[in-house]
Parts: sequence; C-alpha cells; structure tokens
Amino acid sequence: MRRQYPFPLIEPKWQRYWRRNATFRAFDPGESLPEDHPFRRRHGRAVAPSADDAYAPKSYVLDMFPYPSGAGLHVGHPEGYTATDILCRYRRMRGMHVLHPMGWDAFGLPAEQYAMDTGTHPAVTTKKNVDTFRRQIQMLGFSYDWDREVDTTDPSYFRWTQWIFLQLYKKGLAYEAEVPVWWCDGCKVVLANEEVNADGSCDRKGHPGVYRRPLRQWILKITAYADRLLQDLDLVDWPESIKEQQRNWIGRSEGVEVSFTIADGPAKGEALRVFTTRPDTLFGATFMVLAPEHPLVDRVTTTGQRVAVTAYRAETARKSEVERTALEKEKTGVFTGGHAVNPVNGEEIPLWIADYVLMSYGTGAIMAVPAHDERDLAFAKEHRLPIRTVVRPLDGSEPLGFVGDGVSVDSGLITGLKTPEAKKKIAAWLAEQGLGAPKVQYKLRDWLFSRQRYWGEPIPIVHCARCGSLPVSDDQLPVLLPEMRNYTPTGNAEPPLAKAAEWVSCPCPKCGGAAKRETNTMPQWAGSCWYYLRFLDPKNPSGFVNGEKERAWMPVDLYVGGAEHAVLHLLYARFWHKALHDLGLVSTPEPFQRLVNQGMILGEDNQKMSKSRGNVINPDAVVAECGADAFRLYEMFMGPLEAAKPWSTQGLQGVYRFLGRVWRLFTDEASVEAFEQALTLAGHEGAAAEKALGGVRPHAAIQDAEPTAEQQAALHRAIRKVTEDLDTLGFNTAVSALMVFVNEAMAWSVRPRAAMRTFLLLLAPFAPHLAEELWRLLGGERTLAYEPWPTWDPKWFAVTEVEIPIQVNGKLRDRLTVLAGATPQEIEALARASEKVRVLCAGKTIRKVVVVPGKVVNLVVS
RNA sequence: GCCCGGGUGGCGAAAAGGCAGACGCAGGGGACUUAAAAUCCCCUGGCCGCAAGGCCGUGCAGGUUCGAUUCCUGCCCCGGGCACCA
Repeated sequence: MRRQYPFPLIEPKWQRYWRRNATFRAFDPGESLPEDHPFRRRHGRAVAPSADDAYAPKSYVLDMFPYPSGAGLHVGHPEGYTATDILCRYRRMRGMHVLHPMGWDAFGLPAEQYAMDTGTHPAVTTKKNVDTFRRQIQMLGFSYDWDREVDTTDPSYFRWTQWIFLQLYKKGLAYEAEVPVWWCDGCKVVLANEEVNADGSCDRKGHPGVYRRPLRQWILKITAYADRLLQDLDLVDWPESIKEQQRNWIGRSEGVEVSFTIADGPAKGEALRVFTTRPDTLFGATFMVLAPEHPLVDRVTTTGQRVAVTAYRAETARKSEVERTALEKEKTGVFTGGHAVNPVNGEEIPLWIADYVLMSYGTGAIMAVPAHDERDLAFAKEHRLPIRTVVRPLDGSEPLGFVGDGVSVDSGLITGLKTPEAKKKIAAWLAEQGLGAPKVQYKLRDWLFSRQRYWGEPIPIVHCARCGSLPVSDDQLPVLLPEMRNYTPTGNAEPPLAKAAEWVSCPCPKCGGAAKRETNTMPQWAGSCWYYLRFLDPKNPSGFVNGEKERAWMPVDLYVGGAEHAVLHLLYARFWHKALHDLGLVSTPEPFQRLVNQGMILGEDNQKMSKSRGNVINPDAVVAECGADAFRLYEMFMGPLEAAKPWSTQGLQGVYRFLGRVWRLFTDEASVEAFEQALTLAGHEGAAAEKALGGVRPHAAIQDAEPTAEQQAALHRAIRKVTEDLDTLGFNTAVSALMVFVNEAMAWSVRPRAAMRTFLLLLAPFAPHLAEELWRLLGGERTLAYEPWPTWDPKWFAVTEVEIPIQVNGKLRDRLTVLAGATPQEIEALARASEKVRVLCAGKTIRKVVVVPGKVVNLVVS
C-alpha cells in the first residue's frame, strides 16, 4: 500500500521530543514542577498535588507488566497498553496528575531453560529480552514515565521482595513443611497446584505425568486471609466474572463439624470428625468414607480387610491426585471392616475408604448420605450400600437423589422441618451435646511458595543446626544469586543452588557458627505481588516504598490486563497487600480499585495466535508498514476492549487510510509533494528530512474564520461522543466519532482554524504523533499533551428542524419534518394529516396516539 | 455437570425501551489517469417488483409494552472458567 503520510519521520520525532522534555514524568506529592512544565503553565502552580489536594486529582493507571519472553512483543500486549495510554493522555488533558509506569516481570523458567541448553546466564537472556520489549513498547509512543521502570530481577528490586517475604515470615505467615508437592519430570521442578492442568500435565510446557512427591517446602498462609479476600471483593470495581472466579477459588462453605465415634478395633471410642454442609441429613448417613491417607485408616481396618485396604492405598498413592480427580470414572473404594456410631441415632455404620474423598479438604472424612448426595449415591450403588431417604422435595418429586432444600422426614427431632430450620435445629442440638460445632471451610489452600529453580529470588533464610531457620538480617539483603556454570537441577529434587557450595555456607546470624543458606527460590508470582507499589518510589534505597508517596498515589485507579490472571496473580497480590496493610505499611485495604480485562486478539483465521498455526501478527511489521498511530488506532477500532476479536489486515489498512485523510485534511497538497521530493534527496530520516517536513504548509482551507453553526454542530457532536466514550472506555466508538467528523470536514471549503485545532485535541490521545505534528503545523509551540480537553456546548445541537418517524401500529410508515420546538399536539396533528397515514387508517379507528417529542410518533389503529 | 460471557448484514461492529445495521472492511458503479495504483464521489441486510412500493429481518419459541436487538420465561448454539471441595 502507498504511504499515506510521513509517519516514519513524525513518530520518532515526537517520541524523541517527549523523552527529551520528560513530558510524561509523574511528579510526586510536594515535588516542584519545573518552571516551564506545561502542567505548571496551565495551572499556574509550582507544586504537584498532595494527597489532600482536591483540585488536581491523581490517577494511577496501570498495565499488567509483561514477562519479557524471547518471542518479543505480541499484538495482544499493546491492546491494553494502548487503551490505558489513551486514557492517561486524556486524563492529563483533563488536568489530572497521572502515574503511568511500565516494568518487567523478568524472573521465570524460559530464561533458565535456555541457560540449561546453552550455558547463557539467565540474566543475559533477560536483559536482551527486556531491551527488545522496551524498544517495541517505546516505538508505539506510550506515555510511560520511564524513570520509574522496574525489573523484578534487579537486586535493588528483589531486595525488597525478599524483605517483604521476611515481614510475612516474622508475622507467622510463612512456614516450612514437608509436603507432597507436584513434581514435573519434564521441567525438573516443583509446580504449584495452580500450575497443574486437570489432565495431569504441567501448565508451563505441557509435559504429561506430573506426580506428587514429598519435599520440604516454604508455604505462605494465604488461608489466614480467606475471609477477607472474599469479603473485600465487595470493595472493588471489578468485572463480576473475575470476582466470581475468585469467590469460587476461595470456596467458602458453611457447615458443621460432627463427631462420630469409632465403634470397634484399636481406635474404639475415638472421635471421627467429618465436615458437612447438610447436618439435616445426618439421619440418612448409611456409611462413612475416609480418604485413603486418613490417619485413622490403619487402626480401623480389620485383619480380614487389611490386604484389600493396603492394596487400595498403594494404588491411590501411585496415582496423582490429578489422576484421581481427572477422569469421570466409577467410584472406587474398599471396606475397612470398621464401623462408627452415628451420634444422632446411635446407629453403627461401616467405614470405607475411597479416593473421591480428599485428605486435603475438611477433615479428610465424610458421612455418606447417598440419598441426597450425587457422589455418595454413585458410590452406594457401585458397592451395594443401603440408601435412606430423609429429605422430601416440596414439589412432591422423587426424593431419592434430591440434593436441594425440602422437608426432613424420618429424622427424629427435625422431622417435618424445612431444610434451613432443620439445619439450625440439628446444629444447635449437636453443639449442646458437645458432638459438633459450626464450621466454615474453604477450598483455598495455603500457597506453596518455594521452587527448586535457579532464576528466582533466593528465599532469605539461613538454616543453622543449632538455632534452626533464621531470617537473613535486613542489612544483609539482598541475598544475591550465586554465579553458576550449570543450571541443571540435581535431579534428586535438590535445587540448583544447592550445588553452589561456597554460596550455601554462611555464618549463622544468631550464633555465628557454620550454617547453610536456603536453596529454594521464590515462584514467579512473588515479584508481581507488589510491583505496583515499587512504581511509586522505584529508586528508594531505604524502604520498599515511601509512606507519603504511597498514600498520595494508591490505590491503583485502573488496572488493565488479561483475564488469565483472574485468580492467581490477582489473589496473591491482594493477599500480600492485605498483609502489608495489617503491618501498617500500606494505606488501602485493596490494591486495585478498578480492573478491566482486555479481550484476546485472535489471528485472521479467528484462531488463537500461535507459531504453529502461522497466524501470528508481528507488531514490528505493522509499525513498519502503517506506523504506530495506525497500529494503536486499529487496536482500539477493532471492537470493545473486553471482547475477543480477530485481527484483520484490511481493517488496519482502513484505519491507516483514515489517518491519511486526516493528514490531507490539514496539509497543503503542493507543499507535501515538494516535501516528498525533498525526501528522495535527503533520505527518509535525519535532520535534513526533518527540515523538509518543516516545509509542509497547512491546507489553504484552514483559515481564521468563525465556524458556521453546522461546523460547530459537527465539532461539538464529536467532542461529546469522544468524551463520553472515553469515560466509559468505549474506544471503538470514540474512533468512529473521529471518523464521522473527518468525513464531514473533508467537504468544508473553509476549515476554521479553531475548530480544526480542537479536533486535534480529540485525536491526540489516540494518534498522538500525528496530532502533535499537525498541532505544530497549525502554530502550536509546544506539546499538546497538557492542553485543556475541549468541552461541548449543547446549544450547537439545537437544530431548527428535526425529522420524526411516524409509526402505525409500531411499524415505520412515514417521516415528518417539524420545527425543533413543536409541541406534541402539533406533531400529532401533522402525523394524522400525513397522506400515507390517512391511507393506512382509512376505515379504521385511531385508538391511541403516542408522541415522544423529538423521537417518534406512534398511531394505534384497528 | 456447575458458574460466567456471547449469538445483529458477506466480515469487524453500532444502537438512554423509540427510524436496526453508525463507523470501518469487503463488493459494485462513477470521476481523475494513456493505464494501473492512490485519491475523490455514489450505491450496497434479504426477498418480490420495470418502478412506486411492499413483505421479511437482531440464535429459536413465547410473554410484557402503543412500540423490544434492548426487559421477563423457557430452549438451542458458541467462547471462557471451575470441575468428586462433602
């Protein structure tokens, strides 16, 4: 396609200008603005806002920072980045102090994998990838404050990641335990629960056959915050679907913990506790099931059943828990030979073990009520166990298998009660008898926080044979990674750091004797748990963030990123934030006030972009062909921010053509031709080319003329639409409003300078390079980044005549042109007089006439 | 199975309960040009009709309303998440 306008010259020029002038530097509370700063010029003030300065409000707009992969930027990244950039530019023009930073979530496995393959240090790979990402992001002209760039792998950053970990540790929120963990033979690493797919493959690389093995691990007590993580979802303005996912993940359920009594064997008389949300079905319990790993299994198993039980437990242990739960299979299990007594009726019921009961939830044992629980019913049918109906549905339908609320039957003291009352009464009775107590259970488990990897933050703990595990003292932070030649894990699940013998041995911080460093590192989530705080004070050498700055900028007003982080990153970050809040280190209960998920950009074939499909669009190529402004504008024009939508090269061209129209709307054709010719001599870059650009003159139609009423109407419609759409993040329709204006203005033989300048202000957030260049062309002396955002005046919409549709029985039949001020009576009279209406109504009676002034007339006839 | 989103022209999409399809792409016609590209102008939901015009149309079936893409009920299909959590 023919080049529409000289973007290769304009875009680098303004990017240079913004960088040189630090146009987008965010000023902290109390910090003086430079004498000639456009913001100061505009407000006539020397000082940035403090937290209680109402008149220049702050706006913290954050993108989820990327993992700088070797593949470079993907077209999906700039979608969210463009949206936030547009908003930031808009808000600056609205007079707000905007904080808009960018950084790198740079720890992670790919660089380490690459190191194992090639011997290249992960830091080298990381730096290279970061440089690529930075270059690609900068070429798009985003208004980040680059002075605040952070990198999670920088020791001056992870020093504070380690420091925060130690605060959690000292608060009792970090502990060590020998736990079975997911181990991926392919990656030779431990995985978090969340990194294991339902089919037993690893989420990182798709290696199959992830299995469990016991290892000493660091664990964070996120469960201590389960309730608050759940409740405080009410405080934030997030998509309902994300909140719902977090609620499900936390999985709060209220019930009762009931004690049964072992009836026989060596454990006779001991309590067997179960958790149930349906204590009202206790009378329907016909057997019990223990998880195969349950500690009581050994002592309830009879000699006759021992062989079967041992075999089943061995089989279960061999299978991963993922395998246990992945398949929709029949319910397996074996009888232990033992029994327990049901506390409500003294009945002895058999004890089984089955792998559908999980040791990790509740008490690891359940009472089985096959009549009113699908799983128990399937198990009972499989193993021919008795089934007893104790709840009758209110609508008289089949009670067997009924799991809803109904009326209790054959249930002693709760017989005849509706389910909610029955639950209450039986719970009270159990509590009275000391047989049970109300209990809240969560699905959420503690967070397995250690990894047996090299490329992560070392956990700052020292192990001393005499003194135990001790935190590294603050003045010894950061604990740096040792230089290594070989990054391969030891294979026996020892982290690679264990091989750095010199690094491992260190003095005990307490007794000074020989001690060893912790060789586990933190998971990739760690650095992203608090980066939004470091952006507020990125270079602070003596604290993770200055309190005053934190209070001034927090919370993040808008957080934009992919929905794939719905649970993990967003839950972990909220957990850390709440812990920091409890420590008095941050001022807000929640970190991210508003969250928006950008939708995925699909390939032209409507499939997810992937190398193997060959449908990947490379941002470098797009920018080279059409420029950054067209790229940005197209990403916004494709459709609603939150929707998934396919890429279209044709669509991109359309937007690019639109920018060409804008260029032609403002520039004098002859002078552009002369400029283009000069370029063939001067080359397309450099000082000579830029000088030639200076020779481009404004279009002759651009004159110092008073805009006509029609022109004002067109302009003010655009101002209103763009402004309203920006406030609701309707970027696609805002772009279309810009197009509508340009389509109209192209026809104007006189294009009033003032109106055209106003249009450039509307265009600026979307296509900032072109807008700046045209602003300069029309006499702007400095960046338009801080020019006041235009306002609209409704008086220009008051057109003298309006066209009103006439409907008969709801169907459009005619149109009416009336004066804007016409009364409903006048409109009705005109409508009745319409020729078409008269024909349609001939021989019929007009029953009713609805007149919506300025909108519609509807005649009801029959 | 459960929980979220979504189904509107050939395509991406717009529409405070009030003219369905703004804007863009693709397609058709025209102007300019030796020609092509680029640019500019016009047309473009489907069916019937020479036309005037008519009928149909927002996944399907109902309902509320003077009027429904929009609100309500049931169903179908697509995308995403969770998935034996007692």
